[in-house]
Amino acid sequence: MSTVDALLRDLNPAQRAAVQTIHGPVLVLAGAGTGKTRTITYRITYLLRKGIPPAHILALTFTNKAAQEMRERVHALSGRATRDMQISTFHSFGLRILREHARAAGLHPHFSIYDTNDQLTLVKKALRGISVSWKKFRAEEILAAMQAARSPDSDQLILPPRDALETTVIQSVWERYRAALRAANAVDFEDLLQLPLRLFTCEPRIRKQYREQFTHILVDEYQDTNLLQFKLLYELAREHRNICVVGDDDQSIYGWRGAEVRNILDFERHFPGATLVRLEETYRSTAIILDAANAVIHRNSARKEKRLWTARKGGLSIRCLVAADELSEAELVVADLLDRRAKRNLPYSACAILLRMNTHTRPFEEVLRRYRVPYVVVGGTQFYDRKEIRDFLAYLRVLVNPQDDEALLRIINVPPRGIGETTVERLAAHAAQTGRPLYECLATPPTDHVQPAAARSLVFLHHFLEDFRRGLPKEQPAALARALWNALDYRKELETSARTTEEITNRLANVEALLEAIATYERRSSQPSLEDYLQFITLLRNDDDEELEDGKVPVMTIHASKGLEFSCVYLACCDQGILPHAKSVALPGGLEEERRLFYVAMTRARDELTISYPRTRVRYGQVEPRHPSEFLKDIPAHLLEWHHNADQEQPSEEETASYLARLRSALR
DNA sequence: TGAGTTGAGGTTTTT
DNA sequence: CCTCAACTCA
Repeated sequence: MSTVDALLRDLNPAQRAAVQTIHGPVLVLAGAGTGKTRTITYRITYLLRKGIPPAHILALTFTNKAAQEMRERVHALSGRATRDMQISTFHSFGLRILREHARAAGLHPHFSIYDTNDQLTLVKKALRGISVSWKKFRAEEILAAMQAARSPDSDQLILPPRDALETTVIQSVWERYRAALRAANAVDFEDLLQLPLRLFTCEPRIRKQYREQFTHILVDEYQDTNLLQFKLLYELAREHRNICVVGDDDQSIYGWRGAEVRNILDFERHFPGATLVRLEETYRSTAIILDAANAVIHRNSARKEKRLWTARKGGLSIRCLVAADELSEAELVVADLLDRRAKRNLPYSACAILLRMNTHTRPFEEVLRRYRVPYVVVGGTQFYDRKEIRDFLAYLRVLVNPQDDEALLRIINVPPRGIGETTVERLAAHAAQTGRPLYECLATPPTDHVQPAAARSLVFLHHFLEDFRRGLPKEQPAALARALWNALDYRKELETSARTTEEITNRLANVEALLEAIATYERRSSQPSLEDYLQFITLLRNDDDEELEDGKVPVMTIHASKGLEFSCVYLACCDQGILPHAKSVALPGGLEEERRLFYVAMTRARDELTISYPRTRVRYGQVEPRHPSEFLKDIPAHLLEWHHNADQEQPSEEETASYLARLRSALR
């Protein structure tokens, strides 16, 4: 038997069809737990066995974690090095194209990538620049509106009709925002997709190059792609049409940030003659959990019909724990979790607590700590958002791209070197007037406007940075970064500004970790450079390896749980108004997306699903009665066991005390 | 430059 | 009510 046959024997008939149909467009509708990743990795391996050169394969994912996992699994299955295959996120792929054609895209090759933080700073500055009573306009809202209104094909905003003043403000912030990015030789995350798309549509030679290179395209989590991502794919695939997209419209939960469910619903219209494969056999959940989830999701209208089934018969009933209030809900859940864990001898990491909002973690953390249960809140404060890390990365950014004004402004007086606000303002005004980047103005400060002492500091800073810039071409990134760190008096600055010694040690350790990360990067990369590292690190913001450790109960939002599975799932805070969230329900299509969210949460569970909600909730200082989520009504009654434990359980003394205190303050 | 005050807002988040 | 950010004053 050939190796190809051996490969196919591992798959069920639907998966096999998805793997073997390598010519023409394929839409794989992959329900929760149906072996989606397996199918993709087998398909890539199959392509390789059929003689498709690795360099012709493009596999796109949404997150770095997914890309990494896919790469590892392809390597393990095929035995081939994945180096030559483009298995990456959409954004990394866009970055790669931009780096290969920076000039054509109007960028200097050492461009910076501005993250959300940098974007917000730019918007705030723009808001100050236009003299509206900017108290009325929050930067976050303006940024969100700009993001939502970006046209995929041009630099223009397509603003929905709204208040005239708002329109003017957003429009003018947008123009300033674009100008600032251009001046800084920087791009934002959207640009990483949009500029390549523009290259494809405006430069036939570039389009041809990539069309010929990537003859076989795979896309994971297709339901999460936005319009821009679709257009990019379409440009690449419209001729050879060897594109296979895998996704599940029922798990589309990112509509609020631009994901287009229509992309998956309309795939067969975009690519006529597409082969449709439905993966409906689930290997994850018990029949009971699956039946309940199916019953819920079937109430949605705009969806591709599918019915998941499993060979796993029966299973434990779904339970709904009704608690007196939020704290007792956490107590019920944690107590139950410990009980189930002990009975079934599960690791802590097999029992997850899923929540609608990040703010809901608090009572759970409190109780978990009290019971001394090891836990991890997935998606908390991120390493790269720490001040000392951002500061140091800003130094590196200035070295690599001296036009990066945002980075320079961040570190111009950090550690303090006598460059005050006024000096910075005058320098910025001078730069704006002469149309030069800030960095250049450091060397020749406007002496008539800036105090001599401050001017000397500016010149000194310029010398200091230039020294390191000169080292850039010859020195290795890690050594250069280390030398820079040692030369900065940041360490001393930390020692004076930090409150506790613990904080100092912690922050120093963070920077050490960063320097170590650069060294690791340098060892792994074939052609290490700081510019490469910085671009790479901006797209890799979270410490995936730190999360989901063994031996810790994962606590996370439902959004964060997508793609994961746990033996035992606690879906908490299922009261009407939270799930579905009142704010979402008000949006068009909002209730259906909330239902999908509920569906995603349910289908994370392999063996046991426990739902809970509090009968009262303290909101904005008021004790409010709560009602069960409307989604619970859609779970067939015979699959759901209600536990009104709250009534029988004697609340602890401190519980009663805190409840009474809250009641009192609410009545005041 | 940092602690204290004021005021608004209170959903989900990767790249 | 609590949190976070922005502003104020010493």
